[in-house]
Amino acid sequence: MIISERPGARRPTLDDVAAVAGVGRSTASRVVTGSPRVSAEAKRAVEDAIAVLGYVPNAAARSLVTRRTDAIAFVLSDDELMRPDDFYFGGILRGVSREVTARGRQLVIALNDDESRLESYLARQVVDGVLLLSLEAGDSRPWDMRRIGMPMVIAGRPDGWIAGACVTVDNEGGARQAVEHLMAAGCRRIAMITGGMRNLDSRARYEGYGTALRAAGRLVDPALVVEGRRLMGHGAGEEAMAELLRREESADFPIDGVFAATDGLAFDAVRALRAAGRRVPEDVRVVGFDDNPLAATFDPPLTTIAQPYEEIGRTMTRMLLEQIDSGAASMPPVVLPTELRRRASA
Amino acid sequence: MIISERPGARRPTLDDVAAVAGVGRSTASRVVTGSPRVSAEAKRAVEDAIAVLGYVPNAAARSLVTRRTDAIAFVLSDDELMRPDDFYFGGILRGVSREVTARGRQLVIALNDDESRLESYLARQVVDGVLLLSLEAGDSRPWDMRRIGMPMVIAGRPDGWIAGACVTVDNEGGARQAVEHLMAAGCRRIAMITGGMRNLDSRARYEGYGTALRAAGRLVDPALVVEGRRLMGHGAGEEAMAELLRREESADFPIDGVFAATDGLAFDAVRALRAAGRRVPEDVRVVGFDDNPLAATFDPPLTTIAQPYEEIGRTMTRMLLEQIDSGAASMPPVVLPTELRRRASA
DNA sequence: GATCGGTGTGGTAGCGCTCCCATCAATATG
DNA sequence: CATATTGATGGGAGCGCTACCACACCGATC
Repeated sequence: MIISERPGARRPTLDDVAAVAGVGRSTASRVVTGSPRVSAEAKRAVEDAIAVLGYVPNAAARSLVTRRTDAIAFVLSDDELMRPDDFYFGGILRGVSREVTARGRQLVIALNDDESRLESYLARQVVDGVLLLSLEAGDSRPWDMRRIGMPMVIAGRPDGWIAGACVTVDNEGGARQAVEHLMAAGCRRIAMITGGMRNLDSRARYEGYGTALRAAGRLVDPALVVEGRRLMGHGAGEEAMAELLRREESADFPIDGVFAATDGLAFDAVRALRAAGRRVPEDVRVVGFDDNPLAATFDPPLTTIAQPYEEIGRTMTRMLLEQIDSGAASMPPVVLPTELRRRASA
Repeated sequence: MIISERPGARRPTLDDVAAVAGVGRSTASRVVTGSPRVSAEAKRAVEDAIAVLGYVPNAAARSLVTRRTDAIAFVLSDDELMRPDDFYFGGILRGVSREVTARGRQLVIALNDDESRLESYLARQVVDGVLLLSLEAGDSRPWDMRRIGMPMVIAGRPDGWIAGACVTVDNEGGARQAVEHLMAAGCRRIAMITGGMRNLDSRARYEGYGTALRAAGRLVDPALVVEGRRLMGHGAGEEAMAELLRREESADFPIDGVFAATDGLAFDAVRALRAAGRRVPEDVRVVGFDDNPLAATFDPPLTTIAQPYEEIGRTMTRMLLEQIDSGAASMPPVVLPTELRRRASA
């Protein structure tokens, strides 16, 4: 593609293309938009003219009349962006990006530092739809989107959400796998560090922990469950693990297995365990959840439940575009499978 | 292609606002654009109407006539996004986002997986300017941008770049600080793991390493310098460190200090050192560069040269907006200072 | 009192594009 | 041969907005 901009050279418009091609503006437009009702001859002439002039359609003008932008937004909070330990959205973003590109749309990443700004941004009609991530219970964004009639797909399922497009992974099943793996390795006292319980994925993972234990005829010991709250700031999982170790002192058995609701928490847990003189996996086995990009190179490499990140992104995008194109108001939710990734930590 | 909307729920236009406020469209427009030539009375009426109708200006229509979009793009390659170990752009992005928001513009993050697509995307005039990151020698993007007349600011300085807005940190000075710190701690044999030598920041850091040694009356021993190439794939720094240790066997003195060109490489180096039975910092002191978000929680916490990430982002944004507003073709480069962050690894 | 500049205002002309519609030639049908 | 049918085409309208211009009105100046 060669676009040469001479000073003072106005960017070519469709009229210029039509003039050079010797056809009317409408015909030129048909070629650009891929309408079938054009003669092969005219089509060639227009395509040549486009190449010669380096014509690129003006997005604003097009979107003004079509009332579409052919762009979708991926909403990301400042907070999510700055948590490299739980850098899980990278893979999703890659999947989204690939799918969006393959379909000739544009991807806009909206940093959502301030909620009201997000809404007014979207109201300007700069995108056709929105991809939302990782909701906490009480997050109003899905309802806001629905209110302003903005097509949307959510990764995760909002609390109390009846109908609407969302893509989740089998959080409960994955958690069950993790705990079963620990039990199979011989762990007798398996603790859990949960994510913030306002987060729905976290809740499901906690459920899976309980399900697995009960299925094995064990009970959930409340003393073995601590919430690793992000709000606790730096090293949330370290705090949680330290708390578990404190509680352990007054118990009969030492903790020999830990299931952490995210890899970030698992990393913290391993650090805290080390600081307390425990070896991983010899003394305590640790399993995380996410298989985020840091897990494989962590010391020790972290055994974890992998989410199909890229597939999540692709699926979300497909669903959103379908929704936009068809005008469908609701879609059945999609649940993607997780997979145990065995590494050294358990 | 019909997006379902409630019948009659047409989004209000400026004409609607003007009608409700009892003024002409021009006056309404002046209020929206913040023109001073409006009476206080008319202004109030229009603002009330806007609030009542929930009016939000249509971005496409505005940009069609103003030939501006009030949006800028932050170009990120797929590759950069997926390297959480060297997750350095997060802070820059935050700085950019803050500054953009403060100035009432929009930020678009363009995933640049395919170069030609980037160019045609930008040619559609969806943004007023571009922020470019971390260039390698031979990267054509700055020249492409200049050719199509797209205002741009670059983090780092392209090879052979004469004039043009760029923001760099004092890579050489920072590297010097790092090496001086190691020398002050008593290190006698200081190795360096460089970044890819096509990367200009990496080259400057290597220069600083040499400068510091020479200033102390030492020489650069080629056997102590290895390039930790990203292309080598996973654990580039581990490979490099292993190579250094192999070379060490045939030398008189053991390596007791390592300066890595990025924190990601430093992490790898520590892992390789541990794998070889060396303790950090007791046997070998390690200093990184970047102070990326992982450095503080690494085991051991990494001593490193901090870049003022957020400030880089803010500065880039300010320069870009000034360029856009003023139409200035060139601007003097800005160099921001680095800072030694002493932690446990050295 | 006539002229001047400054100020608030509304109307009009597009920005570049797609869509609808009228046109026209070429073919198929009665 | 007249008429209906098809397909390709160009012209015009208009998407929602801002820039420009013309105008009415004001007080100040000569």
